[in-house]
Amino acid sequence: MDETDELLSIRAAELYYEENKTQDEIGQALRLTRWKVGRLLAQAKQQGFIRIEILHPRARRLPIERRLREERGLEDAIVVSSAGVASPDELQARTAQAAADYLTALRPVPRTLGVSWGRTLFEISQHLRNGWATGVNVVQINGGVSLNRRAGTAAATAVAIAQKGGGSATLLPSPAILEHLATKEAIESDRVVAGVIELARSADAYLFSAGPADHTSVHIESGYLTEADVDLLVQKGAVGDVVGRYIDSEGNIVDPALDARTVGLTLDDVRDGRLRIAVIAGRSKHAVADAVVRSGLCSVLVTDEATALHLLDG
Amino acid sequence: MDETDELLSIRAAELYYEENKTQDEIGQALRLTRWKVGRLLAQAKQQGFIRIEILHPRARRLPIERRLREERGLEDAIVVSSAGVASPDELQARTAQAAADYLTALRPVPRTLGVSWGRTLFEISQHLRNGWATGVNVVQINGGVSLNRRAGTAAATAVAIAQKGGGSATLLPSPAILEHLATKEAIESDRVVAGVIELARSADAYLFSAGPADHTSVHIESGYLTEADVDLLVQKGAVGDVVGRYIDSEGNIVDPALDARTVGLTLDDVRDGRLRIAVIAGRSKHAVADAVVRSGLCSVLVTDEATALHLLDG
DNA sequence: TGCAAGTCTGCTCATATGAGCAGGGCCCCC
DNA sequence: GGGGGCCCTGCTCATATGAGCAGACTTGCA
Repeated sequence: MDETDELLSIRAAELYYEENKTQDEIGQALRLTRWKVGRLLAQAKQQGFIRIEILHPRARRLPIERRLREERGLEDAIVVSSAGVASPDELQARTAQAAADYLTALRPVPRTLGVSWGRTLFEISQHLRNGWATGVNVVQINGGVSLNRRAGTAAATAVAIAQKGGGSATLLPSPAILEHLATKEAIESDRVVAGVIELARSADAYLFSAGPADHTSVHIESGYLTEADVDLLVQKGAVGDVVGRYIDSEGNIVDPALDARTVGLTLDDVRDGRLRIAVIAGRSKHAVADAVVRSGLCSVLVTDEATALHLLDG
Repeated sequence: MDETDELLSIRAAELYYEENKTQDEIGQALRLTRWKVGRLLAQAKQQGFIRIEILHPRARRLPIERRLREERGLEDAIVVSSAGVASPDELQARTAQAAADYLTALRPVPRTLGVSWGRTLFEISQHLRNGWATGVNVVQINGGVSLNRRAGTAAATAVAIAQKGGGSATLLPSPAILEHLATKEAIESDRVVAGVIELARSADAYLFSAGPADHTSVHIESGYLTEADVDLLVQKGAVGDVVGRYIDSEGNIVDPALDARTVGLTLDDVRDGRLRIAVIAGRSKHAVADAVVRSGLCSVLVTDEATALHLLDG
């Protein structure tokens, strides 16, 4: 396209998109045939001079979703738009909303839904509407009895999802990580705990998030790990955690000893699930999101635009 | 619009604008008639959920131009888009380019064009193409012999505009501001200088910018004023200068004594011009731009989007 | 200079879209 | 409970737009 045409295509675009003129009128104004105007507009679009954004908290980016499905082999992808987002919290809220929408629209409705816990899951539970499903039973897939004042959000999350979905919640009555391997083995051999884990293994779908490997981790907040523990994991290559288990950029367990003391489904258990919905958003989670997708931990990803583009760049 | 419709209109917009589906196809996907889809899309637009931007250095904002004409009584307005602008310099370049485009397209072509000088005018002269006009004579409308190393840009600007326009330049051989009133009067009574000013008064069009009243002023850079002088002017209400004369937010001369020592057309001379093109862009010039437009100093304004919106808000 | 290939132009025709209208349902007020 | 008015729906019809085609024009090369 020569420079004259480029300039004309911009003039035409102004009249077309900002002034709502018809191509015919534009033709008269610029002394061109209406066909030429149509071609100029097509060129302007094709060269990327025209940007159309949908500004709405619920807006999604379908072309990016398609690329994620096609290029990263996901069964499904939900990408919320970052257009007009002012803060990371808003992005998180949008993503949680999208996850709630996805669950609500899910067919067939899962009879049993395995869930993890954390800030993201809690927010999803808040965004779900009463009656989002009729009769969904929820089961926790990783340990979540918190050690401090925050106690209860893990349980509250599962219970809220279940109640709003007209079902009941089965909690996993265990800490996330135990200090000694023996304690962990003892807990897992407990009849109730073993039963919950068995139920979790048979869930129709899993819904989980991932946490970044940094000092903002819920594991630090909940008292399971210290900042130094996390620093050490990062040194060993950790990019974040999924269902309480720290992974490197390839999705492999970073610290097998720590992992052995972690209660709940193993990563292989998760990978065996048929429908595995990961909800991961925000700058700090780009690396984990990548690891989760790369290693096939999820079959469906709900995320934000920037994270999605990060996955596609790599 | 109820919430369901709002959400549907977003889904429809995604399919329409991002996936290029027809309204009919969208209707099938969302189980709506195609007329409903059309109405949802119209609502989405009308509610401002759809933003269409033209991303190009030469893109203009025609609706804002119209508002400036209608609400601020300008004969014409050129507003360059700030979409995708990375730095103030880029904005300045875009505006200068737009001014050059405007001059080039101007009909009837002015026989004599009166110009001021400064960074903006210099940049306009650089963006003009050889042969932008055939036979335009240029005359300086305010004093511009610089006192320091920067000497010559004032003259170079006028000469470049004239040469590229196939005409010649008449320079005003005088400093911008003189130390003593007597000297100024002596200079203005000089035959040559008086003749140039007379010629300037009779110009078909004026092209000028405005400077902010701060320490970045060209008057400081050129040595006509000290930083303290400018601070004092600001204290007296100055928002900036036009053809070397400092004005307040109403467009009135701030310091009559200083003004009397300033060589060139007076503000009233400028206001008597038929075609008065002001080129003013950038955050720091919002206040002067407002004063210039308010007080009728210009009949045509070339500016950037943010400045234009500032004028319309006030 | 002459020819071939590629590009651009203005058209015809099919399709997509928007304006405007009539019928039907809903709500509000009596 | 009845009537009037409002809004929403699905339609017809006019218009705007995009696909595709044939001829003209330019360009490169012999």
